[in-house]
Amino acid sequence: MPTTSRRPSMLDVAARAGVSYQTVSRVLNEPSIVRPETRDRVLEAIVELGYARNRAARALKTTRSALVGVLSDGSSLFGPAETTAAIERAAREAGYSTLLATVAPGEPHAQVASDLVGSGVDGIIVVAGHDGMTPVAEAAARTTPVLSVSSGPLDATGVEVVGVDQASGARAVITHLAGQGMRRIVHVPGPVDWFDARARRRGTEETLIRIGADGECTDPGDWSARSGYRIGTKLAARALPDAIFAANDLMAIGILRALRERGIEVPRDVALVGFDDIEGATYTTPSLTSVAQPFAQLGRAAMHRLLSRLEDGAGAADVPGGPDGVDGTDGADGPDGPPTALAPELVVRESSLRPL
Amino acid sequence: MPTTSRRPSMLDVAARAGVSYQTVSRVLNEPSIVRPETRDRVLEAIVELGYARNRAARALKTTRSALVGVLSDGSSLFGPAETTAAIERAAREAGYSTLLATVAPGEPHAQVASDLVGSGVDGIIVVAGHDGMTPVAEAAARTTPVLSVSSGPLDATGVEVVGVDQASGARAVITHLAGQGMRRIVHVPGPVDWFDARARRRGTEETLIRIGADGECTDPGDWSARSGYRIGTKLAARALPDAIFAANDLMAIGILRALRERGIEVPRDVALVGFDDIEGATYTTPSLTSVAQPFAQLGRAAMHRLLSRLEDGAGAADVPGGPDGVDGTDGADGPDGPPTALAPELVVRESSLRPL
DNA sequence: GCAGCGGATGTGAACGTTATCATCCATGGT
DNA sequence: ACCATGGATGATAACGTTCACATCCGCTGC
Repeated sequence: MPTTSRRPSMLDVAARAGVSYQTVSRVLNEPSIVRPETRDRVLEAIVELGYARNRAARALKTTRSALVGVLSDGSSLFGPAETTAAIERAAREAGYSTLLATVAPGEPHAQVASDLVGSGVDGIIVVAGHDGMTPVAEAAARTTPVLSVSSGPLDATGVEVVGVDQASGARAVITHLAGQGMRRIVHVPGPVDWFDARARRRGTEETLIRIGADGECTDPGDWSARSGYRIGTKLAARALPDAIFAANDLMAIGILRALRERGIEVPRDVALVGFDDIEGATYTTPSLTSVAQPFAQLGRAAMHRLLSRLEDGAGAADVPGGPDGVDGTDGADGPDGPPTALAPELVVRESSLRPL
Repeated sequence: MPTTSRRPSMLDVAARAGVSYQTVSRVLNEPSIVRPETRDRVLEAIVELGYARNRAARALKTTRSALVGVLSDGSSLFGPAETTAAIERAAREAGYSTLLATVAPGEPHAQVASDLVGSGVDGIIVVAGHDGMTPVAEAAARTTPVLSVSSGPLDATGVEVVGVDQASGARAVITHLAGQGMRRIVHVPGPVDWFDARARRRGTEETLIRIGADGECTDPGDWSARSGYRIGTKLAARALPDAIFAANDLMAIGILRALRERGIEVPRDVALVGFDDIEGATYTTPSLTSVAQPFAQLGRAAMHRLLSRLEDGAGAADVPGGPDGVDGTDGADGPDGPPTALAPELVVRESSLRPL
């Protein structure tokens, strides 16, 4: 037994089953049109030989690689990681494999992206939504269907977007705080070049104005707990607001620490809210009010949107929005329709509850 | 101008440069043997046409896909996410692309893995090290080089392992605690079917015995903060030990919360140590002593080991260990040599410092 | 009983690349 | 002046699959 020979091909299977290689192909692609008897014989041969279709040959012939690229920044941020996992799962269920491409902070995005299209992926999902990605996504979109997971204005550039409605999450937070009579609210925004950060800030400011509360923003943080700590230290040195709304949980945790070090108690002296609802948020002291994002659902929705575009055979920059300006029904993965936006959910915990 | 024609092939480039397609191939594969003048002409044509090699055709002809698979559990745990990103980067630098395959908790691992080998990857790196992966990795290893990132006994099965020396991390923790005179130490282990969890537990128990301290283990947690909280609640109801060593930071955070709810102060009443050094650990109150793992380095090292095996052309289960039982010099990515183990680093913070 | 039909299967070509061999030309030694 | 040498390039075949078409069979229906 030639133990380490090459992998079996269709011909090997065909020979064993006593048919032609074409019949094997048919069993795999259109089982219905082959006689059950023959089909079983072929299937049997397939398992006996441990045959698996050669992806390369298939891709070469069909000009479709069954590969989708995920372009993500290398960060291990909770959201992107979760989303990526969901994308991969949805892709696999649809018969696609996921090619990963991370772009490190300093790295030239463009190079990574062009490597990706050069790999012959059928489509690309951009997971990290910040400005640096925009030109890259646009460029890629000229040759390959590109979809962005975020709340960005990428759509203005012909790149379709699936995202969580960040502004609505921010609105829920402010409404919740104001509902307890808090008026002076400080927002700690995320990096200015991130779409989600801008959307959260915008939602916050708009709501503050609408309800006539007294809002303000600090310097932007960089999503890290460290930056939250730094900003929290500054906040502690000034007159305290009623509430602090951090653009993500990690920064909120940093802020919490900084406040406590100065003897400021949450929520006794000031309310605190985060965003993302990371696992640890439930177990900080006090537990952290936050906004849960349906990352898994988001990944699935993004993948399904992309796939439906691939099925349509819509090649490259086939502007997706179309003329019908109806707003998307927030539903999970509607087969069709304009801007998909998922709804986040406010999770109220101790940190934002005014003590009796 | 037929705007959306197909992607240019070597023939198009060749035609434009006035050479044969073979010369184009040579320019790409062995630039040295083609006359500089011709080469420049070809390169020029390449950029003008925006030509990129067809990965499928290349893979078909060479029987090497330039793809490595990363088999990971779908969790967004900090370690795996970080490691995966590092693997991808190292892969890309070496001209490989990374195929992602996550396996959800309940999902049949075997199916996912066989999909992966079926995709024609040149090698596989298994990132989630728990028992469920063992048979899968073994099976995959029969056809494809497989490398495991973990501290598992997978090596006993012909699968090479690159990992962080978990036991040494545990040893550092116990030594640190004992160094402050703490004798009664409770370990909260991770899931029994995870290699890293077992290794941390083993390192803990061995060290406890060696130094003659009074150790004990609780029920195992499942890495989650919730499980830490549950176990912490039980611990708080009993006579308090001198220190608690949780198998990861998230569980430590859950424990911290449970203790505080019962009026138990860390480190005043009991010391607490975690593992992984996640970002939030610095900003809890008290800040959490932990063990930092060089995940990025780990990912790089793993990829480099795998690549060196691929270069050697060592097909499938080519038992890597070899006869020379010398212990690996912990160095980052030694080109050769037995079990690679990286050293973790103890990071002492407030939670484990005995108050004066 | 044979034309015509449709379901099942086989045959040839092509996808874009690389491996192998063949060809061409200029060079240098005798 | 000729053959050997070698560097540069071209031509041919093959990788494993799918698409389009050709073939074969047992039918129905006149």
